[in-house]
Amino acid sequence: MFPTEGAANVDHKADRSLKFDGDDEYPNMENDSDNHRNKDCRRKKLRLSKDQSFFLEDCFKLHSTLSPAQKQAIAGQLNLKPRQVEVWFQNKRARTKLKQTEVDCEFLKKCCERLRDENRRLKRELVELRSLKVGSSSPLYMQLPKAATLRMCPRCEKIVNASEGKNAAVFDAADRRDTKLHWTI
DNA sequence: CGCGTCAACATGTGCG
DNA sequence: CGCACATGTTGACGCG
Repeated sequence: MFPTEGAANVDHKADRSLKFDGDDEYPNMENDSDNHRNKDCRRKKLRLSKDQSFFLEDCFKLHSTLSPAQKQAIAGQLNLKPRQVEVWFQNKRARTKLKQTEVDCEFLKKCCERLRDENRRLKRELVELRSLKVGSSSPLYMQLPKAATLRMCPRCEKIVNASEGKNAAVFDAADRRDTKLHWTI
């Protein structure tokens, strides 16, 4: 059910770096909410031991959310309150999501940069072609079509002409199916 | 449960 | 070296 049971069954009190000031209520912090509302006795912070942290990380890799039974089991294993385990998982989910958002943001910035470069290159190309048109009375010259509207899927980096009926429709459908991972630029 | 926030604690940095 | 201060990390809480 959980990673190597027993691995976290260590004397985490010995490893704890928190200065307890002789507070017997740690690590369980009974009445903590009362304490932290009382300005004379502000909440103190538990530091999980390395073993506790590793164990929780391993559990998180297996399940990012917990059933009540799982929560209870982990809490028992680590000598923590179920509420502490629950809070740890809530924070972990939020911070993992935040990191992923940052990664996605960086990726989109790079995509944007590439598209900007490509746009600049195409504009230069267009200017060159137009200058050829002006300087030429050649009968071989053909009217240039209007620039296509291109869209790119950032994951597979496939570029599709959005104005082309069939491909565009397929791409849009894929977009709608998998909006979490397939972005539309 | 996700999110925003607080607050304790850790770590880095600059200064005398 | 050690102190003050800034910044980062993370456990905890309250609200919607």
